[in-house]
Amino acid sequence: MSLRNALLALLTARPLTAYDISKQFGASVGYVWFAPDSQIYPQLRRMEEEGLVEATELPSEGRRTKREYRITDEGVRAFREWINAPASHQRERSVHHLRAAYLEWAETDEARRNMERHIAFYREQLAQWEAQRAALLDRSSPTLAARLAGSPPEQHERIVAFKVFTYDGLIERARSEIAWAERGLELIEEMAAEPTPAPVHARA
Amino acid sequence: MSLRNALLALLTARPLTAYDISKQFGASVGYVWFAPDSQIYPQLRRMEEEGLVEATELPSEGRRTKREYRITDEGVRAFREWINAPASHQRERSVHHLRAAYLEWAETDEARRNMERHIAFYREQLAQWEAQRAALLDRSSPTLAARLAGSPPEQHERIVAFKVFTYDGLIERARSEIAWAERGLELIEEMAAEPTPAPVHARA
DNA sequence: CAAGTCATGTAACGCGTTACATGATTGG
DNA sequence: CCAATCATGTAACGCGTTACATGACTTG
Repeated sequence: MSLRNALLALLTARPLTAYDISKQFGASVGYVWFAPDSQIYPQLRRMEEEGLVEATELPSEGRRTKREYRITDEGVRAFREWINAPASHQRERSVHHLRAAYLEWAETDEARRNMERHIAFYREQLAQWEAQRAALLDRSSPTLAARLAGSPPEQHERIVAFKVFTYDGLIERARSEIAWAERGLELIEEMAAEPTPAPVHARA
Repeated sequence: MSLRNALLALLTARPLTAYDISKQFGASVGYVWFAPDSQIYPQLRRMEEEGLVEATELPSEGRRTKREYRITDEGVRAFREWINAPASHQRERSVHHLRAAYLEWAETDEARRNMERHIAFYREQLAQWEAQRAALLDRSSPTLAARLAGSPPEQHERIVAFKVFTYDGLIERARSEIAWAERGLELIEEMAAEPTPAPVHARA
């Protein structure tokens, strides 16, 4: 359900082709909600059938024709409905924490490598989120520019403020994941030993 | 793939029926990896076919027969393999951050209510994670007791340490979600205004 | 002339969610 | 006697992941 809203969100800024969108999912919005091509193309088709978006074929001789998607009034309505709907919270489901809880079963080397992977991943994310935040503040993001161009100037501050706030949250999350995994590395060293043996009750 | 490992993890402590497991998923492990009954029962059956677990029918006159699941050596192997395998990190996909990024589209009231929901949810999670952490430290968790009973005493410290570390991460996460949403509430008040109008490019 | 990027997908599969089904026993 | 708890599931549906397919044009 959220891919749909991520797509609508993007299209509220300006009309785009599925290809453009999929590039954006590889960057900007993709840093908040990622989706691969294989989800984007069919989802846009379905949204077209539902009347949330409209496509215009832009023929360009030789090349395959592009389809430019534009949000409809109904799409805007649906998007607004989603944003105002009560947010539902799912119960926790974190693979990394699950793994961490049973680290006594791991080889010290592999445990260390996995913590390092965790740190590397979030350092990467952190860099991108910080770059994105900076691009919002100095208005160098093209999506933001298009969005601001299509909305009244008295709204500009709010629009930017909420996006910066979003990235602030993600940046904080990245930092705390990094700090956590660094403590994890220390703990692994402290506890370095053979992994636990199989429990007595296991059966061959 | 992780439900399977969460189940194996639980069964390394002691044999359990699907019903017991599903209770645990509503509490202890469920605070790290949640799953409903409708996933647990069929998954255990599949794992039985794969030879990762073995079931013993415990007939009790009158009542429906319980099936007690016990991890097999192959199950232990599979679990160890998972814990040592390189952790794969998915790209970000956070509904709440997605929503936050487009809060200029929301009604102030609804935006506020959703932030309050976010805070309430994580306060609840925080309380449970803190309780869980305390239960580990004072050894009052029954699953932990069973696990420690089935493993050599020199391992006990490690076993507890990794679990405490896990909950520390979750507790930190909950705190930062709460702090973020509290800043969100302030921002919503500061920015209180009519939601943005529909963009000029939308089509009826 | 090869690699990359433009442009659009399909197909298969597993995971997760929600709702529903069934029936016995135990406790207030 | 009614609600909760014990005990086990099925069915339908949508979301997400991975891998693959196709073909033209552009840049080094």
